[in-house]
Amino acid sequence: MCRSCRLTRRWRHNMLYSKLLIPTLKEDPAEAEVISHRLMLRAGMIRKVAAGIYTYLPLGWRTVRKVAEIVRQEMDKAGAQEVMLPAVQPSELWKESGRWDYYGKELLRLKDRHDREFCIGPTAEEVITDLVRREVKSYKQLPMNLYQIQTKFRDEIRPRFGLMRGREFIMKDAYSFHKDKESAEAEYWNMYETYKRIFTRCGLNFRAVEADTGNIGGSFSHEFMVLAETGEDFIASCDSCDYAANVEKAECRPPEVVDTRRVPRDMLDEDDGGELKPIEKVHTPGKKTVEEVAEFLGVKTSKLVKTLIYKYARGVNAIPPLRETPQLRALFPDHGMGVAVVLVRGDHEVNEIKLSKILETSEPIELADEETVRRITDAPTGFAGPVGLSGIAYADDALRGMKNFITGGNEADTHLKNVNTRDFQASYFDLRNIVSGDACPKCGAGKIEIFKGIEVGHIFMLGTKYSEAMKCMFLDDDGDNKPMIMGCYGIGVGRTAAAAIEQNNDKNGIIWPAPIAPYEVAVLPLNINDKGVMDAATEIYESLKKAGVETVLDDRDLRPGFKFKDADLIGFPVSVVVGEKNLKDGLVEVKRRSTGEALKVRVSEAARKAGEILTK
RNA sequence: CGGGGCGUAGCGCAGCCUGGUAGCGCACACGGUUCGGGACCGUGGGGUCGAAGGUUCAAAUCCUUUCGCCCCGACCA
Repeated sequence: MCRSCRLTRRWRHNMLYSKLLIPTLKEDPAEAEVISHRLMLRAGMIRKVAAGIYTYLPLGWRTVRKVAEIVRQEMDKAGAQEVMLPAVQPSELWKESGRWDYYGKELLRLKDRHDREFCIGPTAEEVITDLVRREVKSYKQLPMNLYQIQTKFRDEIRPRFGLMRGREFIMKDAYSFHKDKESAEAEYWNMYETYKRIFTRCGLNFRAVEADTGNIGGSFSHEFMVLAETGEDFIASCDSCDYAANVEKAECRPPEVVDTRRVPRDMLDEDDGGELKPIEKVHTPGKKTVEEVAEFLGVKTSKLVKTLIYKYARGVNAIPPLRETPQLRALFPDHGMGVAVVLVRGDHEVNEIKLSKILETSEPIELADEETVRRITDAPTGFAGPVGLSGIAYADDALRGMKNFITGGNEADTHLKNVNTRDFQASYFDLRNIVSGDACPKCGAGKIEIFKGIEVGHIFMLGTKYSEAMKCMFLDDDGDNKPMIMGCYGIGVGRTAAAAIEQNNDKNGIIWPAPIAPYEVAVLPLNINDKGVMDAATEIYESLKKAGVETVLDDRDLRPGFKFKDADLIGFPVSVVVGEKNLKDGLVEVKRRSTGEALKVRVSEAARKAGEILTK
């Protein structure tokens, strides 16, 4: 409870609105697009210094500190120890882990006066691993979980959305070290539960979802997603079991391949009748997209199969995707590039993360340019199809359940009807994004729903990736020297504050969950020149302060409307309105920001009532 | 990096096409009237027109270069 934490007492001195730096804006700043960014600027919480780099003003910083304090308390309670690692880190450590070369431009590099290379830490696996390998030698010292709350820097290609995606940002990062897998897994789930407590305490509506491990490496991971319309991530969630995963990661359940002879005719697609029909060429002048073709032929997009040509840097162990025809050799003489023909149902999307894993490439894959498509298919883009192409295509599992579908004809203005899997060579994989309505990959019975979310936390089981690369070893009880097993656990502190706003706002401004509101209560004397009003307001303000409630007294000589607008914009969970009219009857209003509901209570009751609303 | 757009007072914008006194609203200061949902009247202060170069008698305006920022995409613990 923040009302009782030590910080509160220190913050008590200056809570007169007229003395606080809260530069609210009446108009929307031109630079801000998303709600949290706009409201944080308007409420005077943050100001931009450069692209993706912000100053936190008093209100913004108080909220950040509150989130950080909740994180700190829960991490400590979970047995982790707080440390502070350097923001500027030497290149040697990054070279040791291999990430100096791998991390790319996102790593902000700099040189000191002696021309030595450094980076500004985007994360701290290297530094922490270096610390632990020096100081921890024995299994008796393990497990150990160390964390810090620090400013990080990632030179994002395109910073945007204010604190949601800055380049400089505040992150809590924790790293755990273990003697064996069991211990590491136990800590992983310990953190999983800790994160649930943290985001619950922040008053957020969130889901923990299975996630891709990204380039940090490791074996399994969960993301903590705040549910919000403006989220950049898509979450697949089962409506009957507890399965939830990032769409990037969610596996699709392969279709049941039905034996059409045993299925009643009316269960089958109207025009396939269970029979595999012969291929038929159709003229489709200028119809390139799935939607155009489907409309032109009067069928659903799910009757089509999209043929996508991808270019990628081939991994050393990868199987050649296409037979090495002379044509291909001519196209890619360096052998470093591969081309993959990918087939998915017309209404599905290729999941490029799944695809790159299958292709065993770490470089980004991309759709081939028009020229390459033309050379592979002998046709302009929009008319590619698998039939007649040399080599083996990568086909999505969903195709195995399809019959008599439509594909491109590898010829301008031509498509093929009644294509079947017998008509081309393909290997089948799960390589599409899961969609709403799909069967749940876990329980099979439920249906998948898709939600949007904001990633505020991510936990990883790292394994020995860093400990092996950096020789972070310990002596086990069997006398063997072994690499430690690691886990790492991040929380975007600023992003959590922004996500809270995305989830809790209305047309008037922010509606803070009380635990992370910059202040808990605003006392609004509507006319500071009326002695009765001011005395009552001061009395309420003093008793709230005495009770440890973080309260602002709006002592500005402004019209009531102004004070109401500011209070709503800033989002104080509770305001106490002291006006002449009600005061004649000895009453003031206690208003809850979230619902707008206002209770008239006696002056002497106001502080208690406000506190009561806060704890509810 | 590809595509689109914007830099004019603290904020939001007009002026630019068609070159000639730099303007509006909000904010700020002062005076007055107001005072329960961003009041009104009056007065006032504040601008290297992002920067550099060029064209011109004359450039916010036309040309070139450059920097910054925003949006879409690619990318992302």
